[in-house]
Amino acid sequence: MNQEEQEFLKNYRLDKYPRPSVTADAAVFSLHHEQQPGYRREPGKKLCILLIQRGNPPFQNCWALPGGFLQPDETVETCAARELKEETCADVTLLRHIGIFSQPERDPRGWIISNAFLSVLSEEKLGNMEIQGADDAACARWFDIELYHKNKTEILTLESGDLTLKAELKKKKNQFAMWEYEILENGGLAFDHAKIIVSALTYLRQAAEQFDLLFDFLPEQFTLTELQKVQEAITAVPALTANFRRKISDYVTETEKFTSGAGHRPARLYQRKS
Amino acid sequence: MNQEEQEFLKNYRLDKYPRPSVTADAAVFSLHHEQQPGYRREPGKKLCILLIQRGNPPFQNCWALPGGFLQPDETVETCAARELKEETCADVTLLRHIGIFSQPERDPRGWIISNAFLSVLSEEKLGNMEIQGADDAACARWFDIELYHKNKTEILTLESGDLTLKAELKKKKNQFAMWEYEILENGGLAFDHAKIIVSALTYLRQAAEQFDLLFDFLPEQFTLTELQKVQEAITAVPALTANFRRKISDYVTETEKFTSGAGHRPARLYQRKS
DNA sequence: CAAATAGTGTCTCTAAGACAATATCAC
DNA sequence: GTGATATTGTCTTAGAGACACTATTTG
Repeated sequence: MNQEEQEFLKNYRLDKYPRPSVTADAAVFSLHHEQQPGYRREPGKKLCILLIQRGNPPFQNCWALPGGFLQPDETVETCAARELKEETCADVTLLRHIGIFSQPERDPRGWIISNAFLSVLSEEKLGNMEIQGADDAACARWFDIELYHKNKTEILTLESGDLTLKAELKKKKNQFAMWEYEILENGGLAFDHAKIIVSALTYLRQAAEQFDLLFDFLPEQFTLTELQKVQEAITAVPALTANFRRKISDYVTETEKFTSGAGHRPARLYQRKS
Repeated sequence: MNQEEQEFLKNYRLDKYPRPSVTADAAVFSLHHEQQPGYRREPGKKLCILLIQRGNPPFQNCWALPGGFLQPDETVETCAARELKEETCADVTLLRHIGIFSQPERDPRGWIISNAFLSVLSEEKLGNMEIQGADDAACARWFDIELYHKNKTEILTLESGDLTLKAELKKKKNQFAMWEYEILENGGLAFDHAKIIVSALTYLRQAAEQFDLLFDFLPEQFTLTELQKVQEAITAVPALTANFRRKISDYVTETEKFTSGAGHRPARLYQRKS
């Protein structure tokens, strides 16, 4: 870089123009067991998502995705990971960028644009983790999540104990031929987070159909049946065992270990193939 | 919203914390003809991308993607469209968000994060359009684009007349299991735009394989051969005519019109199926 | 007719879907 | 043996790939 350029940069004022605040928000998914009737029935798995209850306005007491403001020394990815660490004590090892939400009026506090991320916590990590309320968060909870469409409307249902949130959205193309959601009913969710959650779940479903992101829900070693249940919990579409096993075989390697003591035939444990 | 919330919002100061500048940069692709020897040979199609030459530091005289700073009344999408309109006079009707590039040191002017978009201009529009240099841009040109890998390195070649830019990158996973590029040699491109261009082309190729984004390169009515040539120009993989036609048939509808006067059998014109 | 592009028919092979059958444990 | 889950075999069908063949124009 020459003298002239250095001079130029020294006099360059970025704060001459208005700048937005930038956040990273994460849709963190995991699975939880569901007790089944019958003494040696396998417990079912349900997909769930982590939400925090806002302690401050705007949207006080509404439920929102964990997230926070971007700091000068980090990327949006490290920001998402840091905020999750602060709010849930979980070390995130997987992030996917879902989209950017930048409608000028999306946040009543002012000009704030949000980077949406998808993340996954294994059941293992979920067990060890302590969910805490911190910063803006009064408390944090896992919600069972369901999504289906009915009369051209997407219905998102979130359940945690006796609490149920139900949001309705419409999917449409914007002027640039990009798919977008419009919120018809936010169902107790803060900001435009209903959009982000639906976008993230749609992304996750598509990934899971292609056997991507499945392994991140499980410990390092797992049975093929567990893997199949993960896919079924995410996509809400049952698969035929024989076919699932044929297709997954390219992505896994056998170990010499087996499950035991479950009251039925032991299952071989597998690992993810590099 | 109650009294208390209104009070809270009135006292809320977003400018208490540092904020980044945000830009939208667009990789605009199109096709151009390539003259063939032989008196009634069809001209070949080549994929090309629009770059501008920077008129100011930093990276003065280097080539960059068109783009600019986000303004308070717009989304990142409308920002990308506005900047393209200003710099190329083209009305963009298609955008896809490719990713966000937020490494703190990516721009020597300071903390600037970039939203990368992909866009497509049809040959038609390309013909009508006037490319102008404006703002930071000394001039704008279309570059033929090629990308291939060799020894685990991605080689990006951009050619416009006698000018050739050649960048080298390495693809790897970051700590969050996201694919990322590292620039080994930027080949005369500004900032981290080599990364953005490769990301955009990779996205475009994947879309084109699935018959997505092909139609946007062509006028409303087209022949199936033209459509096939578009796909081949993008993916750099030749297809067998009979198979291509079988697969594309779900996405197009026949018209009653035909080409004529080309020195060979006329071809039926098709339209995109809604 | 020659040269060029347009368009169709069909054989093969692979992969997906459906479903049946067998295996192995704890009690 | 019973009840549960684990695992494999195989028939059928749909689709991708390869390639040969026919059709129609202008000069």
